[in-house]
Amino acid sequence: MAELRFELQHTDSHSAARAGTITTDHGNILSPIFMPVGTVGSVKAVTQQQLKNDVKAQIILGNTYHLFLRPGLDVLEKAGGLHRFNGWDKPILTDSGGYQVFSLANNRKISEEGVVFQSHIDGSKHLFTPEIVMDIQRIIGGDIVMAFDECPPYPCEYQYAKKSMELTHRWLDRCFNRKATFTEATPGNYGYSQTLFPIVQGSTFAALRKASCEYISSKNAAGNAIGGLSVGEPQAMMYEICELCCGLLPSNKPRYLMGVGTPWNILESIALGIDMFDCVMPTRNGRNAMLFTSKGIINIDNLKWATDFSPLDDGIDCEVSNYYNKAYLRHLFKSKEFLGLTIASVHNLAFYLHLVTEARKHIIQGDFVSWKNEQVILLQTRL
RNA sequence: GGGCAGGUUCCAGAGCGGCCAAAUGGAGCGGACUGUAAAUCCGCUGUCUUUCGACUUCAGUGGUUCGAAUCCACUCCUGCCCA
Repeated sequence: MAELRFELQHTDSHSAARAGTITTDHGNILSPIFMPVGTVGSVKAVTQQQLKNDVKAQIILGNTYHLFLRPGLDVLEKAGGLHRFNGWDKPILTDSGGYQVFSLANNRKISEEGVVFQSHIDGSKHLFTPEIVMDIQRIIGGDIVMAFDECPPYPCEYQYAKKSMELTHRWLDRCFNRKATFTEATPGNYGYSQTLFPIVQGSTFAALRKASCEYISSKNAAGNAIGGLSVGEPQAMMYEICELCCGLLPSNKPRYLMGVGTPWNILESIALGIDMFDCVMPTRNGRNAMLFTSKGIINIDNLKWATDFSPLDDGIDCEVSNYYNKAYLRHLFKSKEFLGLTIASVHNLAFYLHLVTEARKHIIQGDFVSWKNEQVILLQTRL
């Protein structure tokens, strides 16, 4: 049982990109890394075997809010934690429910103490405080657990963003305090280490982001996250804030940009110094017929693919992407066959993992920036 | 041969004198989706036009009427029933 560690293998001399290794009790993660989102303990439409063998995922996400509602803490604790419950024996990161403060804005009420959510499942009300969220994540058993924060919307008034950030900071103290009370005897101790990542907020205001980075850095956590981005702001603004934060957060700790993003967002953010990403895009958009490929974007629903029998993507090392052809996948989507959802999700995730693996390779090779610039254009091409 | 029920825009199916280019569903086409209330959501789907709008449609033909998908006559089809 050892606290999460981060070791830098290489830092790019032409950008802030770096290649590293994150070590957890459930194995190592090579960075930069993309983490598939498995909100309810399941990466939608994808089996754990596919995640391991085809996607080559190194770490996946779970969500505190969703897992708390279902299956509930009693089941998770009896199972011995989420790893034992869903059979994923590699690292897991759990989000705190902070994003649900944003996405379920119509069904929650924020106060100093915490957030009362009205369940989207049955309407029942549940109080989430920083302490309760830490307790829940303790029982879920993620290797990395996130601080409970408020993810404010965009656009956001300066005064609101400031108050929100300050609240997130106070909540952060409470998260750390609560975690410090955990001992091997408390429920949810499964014999491995859990690491708390704090989250930078401050909306799109440089002064607030700076203050938040300084506060978050002072916690000296084993890893740090940037939240509150990719909530509707222009891409340029996201990159700007991301660059600012990367410059202020410790360089010897992994930096996690929460909820991002498109393939090109990821490459640009790697160049700014981000090490970890997660996003629902490859799975959700995959289920909605959008394929990210090494040659550009495909809407597999489009008529133009009806008789295109070429592989989904022969530019990546994934059997699913190489094996199935476009016309067949289009047919599956048109026929609303479940298999289509799986193939698209597996492919997109495999592509995302391929992308960050390539990025890592080019960082180490020393030609990351030129490769990245080329890819950013290519990957946005609509095929 | 007789009786009854029908023929509506890609399909199914509303409409039964003006508010009808015609409900609704499906299919088709296009788009959106960034720490997942999403196998979801939003457009378009007669022709022309950027908009306003104009024009041509509800089996066919001919009527009635200021006005017809809607009423009348005949014709042609379809289904069911009786001989």
